[in-house]
Amino acid sequence: MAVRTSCTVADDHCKCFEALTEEQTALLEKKQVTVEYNKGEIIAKHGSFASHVIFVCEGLVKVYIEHGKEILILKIISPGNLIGLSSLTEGGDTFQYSAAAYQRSIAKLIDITTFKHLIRENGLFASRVISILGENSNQINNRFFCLTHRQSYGRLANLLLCLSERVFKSDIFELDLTRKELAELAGMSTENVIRILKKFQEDDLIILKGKNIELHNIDAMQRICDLG
Amino acid sequence: MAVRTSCTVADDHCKCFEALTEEQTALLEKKQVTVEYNKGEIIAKHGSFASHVIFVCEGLVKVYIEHGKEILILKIISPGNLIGLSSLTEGGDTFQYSAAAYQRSIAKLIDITTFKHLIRENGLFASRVISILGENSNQINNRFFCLTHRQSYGRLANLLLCLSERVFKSDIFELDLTRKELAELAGMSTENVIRILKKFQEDDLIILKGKNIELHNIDAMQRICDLG
DNA sequence: CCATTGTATTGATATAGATCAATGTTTTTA
DNA sequence: TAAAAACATTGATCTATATCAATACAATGG
Repeated sequence: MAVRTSCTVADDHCKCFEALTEEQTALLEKKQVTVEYNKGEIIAKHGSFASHVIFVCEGLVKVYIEHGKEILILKIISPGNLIGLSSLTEGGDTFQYSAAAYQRSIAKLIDITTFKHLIRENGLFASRVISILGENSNQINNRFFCLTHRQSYGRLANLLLCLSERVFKSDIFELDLTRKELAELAGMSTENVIRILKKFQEDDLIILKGKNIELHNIDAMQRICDLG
Repeated sequence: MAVRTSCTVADDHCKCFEALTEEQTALLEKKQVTVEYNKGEIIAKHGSFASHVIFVCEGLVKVYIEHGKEILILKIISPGNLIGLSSLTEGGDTFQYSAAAYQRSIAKLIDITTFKHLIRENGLFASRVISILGENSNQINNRFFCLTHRQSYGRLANLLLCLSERVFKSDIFELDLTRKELAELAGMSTENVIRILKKFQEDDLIILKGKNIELHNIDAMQRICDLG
């Protein structure tokens, strides 16, 4: 089972841009701006007017929905991915979710009208965008399943595997996420994250060194992820 | 908040077909078959080869993912909606979820190659399909939020409102769903559904008459849905 | 460099909701 | 139409996690 897609999507979103002609690429270049965001800054706000889609070039971003004080993280976006494709609907052009930078990040804001125009004009581009939307849908379904059908140990194991494989691409990674952020991602309380990490360490599944985390027994972790 | 979109999507999926030329429509007609399904029958199977997208003409269908014995219902599909758009990815053409008929249903199976061809050929069609994918994504996010952030009363209230407004389009409806099916939809145990329905009736929020259910106080139900 | 604020950790307690068990009621089927 | 199977209901437990509380530690800013 494609468990490891549950916290983030594959980073081949750029593929859609390969479908553009030189002329179209040039047009798109003109119709985008590059913006830098500091840690914690809001990149897109749920409900606000979506005048652009967002291409993340550097950094790490969370995409989430919020109702009042409650938030639900939908996915982590690493460089090479697009945000805001689901706002490409005919009618209401508002962001269906918020996005915020986990760390210093750079993004290109691409004019949505131009983007839509290219979809109409270039069938291959459109079909690549549809492909990306399908992958996004797949990712969110996996995450949905994980957060509703796995208990806390399984959810945290899943998150660690996903971070390792998809986001940091290493068994050892400097975790610049706080326990609170991990808790949000795994859908549990901060205290619970701490207790479970401690248990994982006791069981030799991980090695914690300050902000560093090393996955020490991927197979066992995978088993917890699948069953717990 | 668009709470009532959480169990199903708007039924204007057909809009995409309006974008086709007469010639393209004729082509599509040739490349589809109409199939009738009995109650409980599988319409699409998670993981199987997706040779077609499915347009539901009549009946009521559930879309769900399954891992072993565990299932998660993603949405209810009523007539006028498409299933399987997220399989329109470039590479792996397998169904990302299963679909089964709640009751006798009729569906058109549209050849996926033709569908993809039309996306490439007709930009307006492509953009309508993208629009639908965006709505789907919105629906699943709402459902995701509801199932993870609301307690049982809120989830069941949400489901009843959604069924009433989106699926049956009436305050009174013959509920041809079992308590077990309601439980699956609201993400809780059957026993809990029964207890909560009983409580709702005691509080004059609904009137239960056998398989019939009448929403008696929509505003109060909405409040439970928003806060519970 | 001290004060303030946010983060991490640990233990104790509370609770929503699952699970189990037993019984009654429909629906299906043979 | 009788038997079997599936569904509905009710009450009694049990448990995974949240929540609360208290303390230690780290980071940040004036």
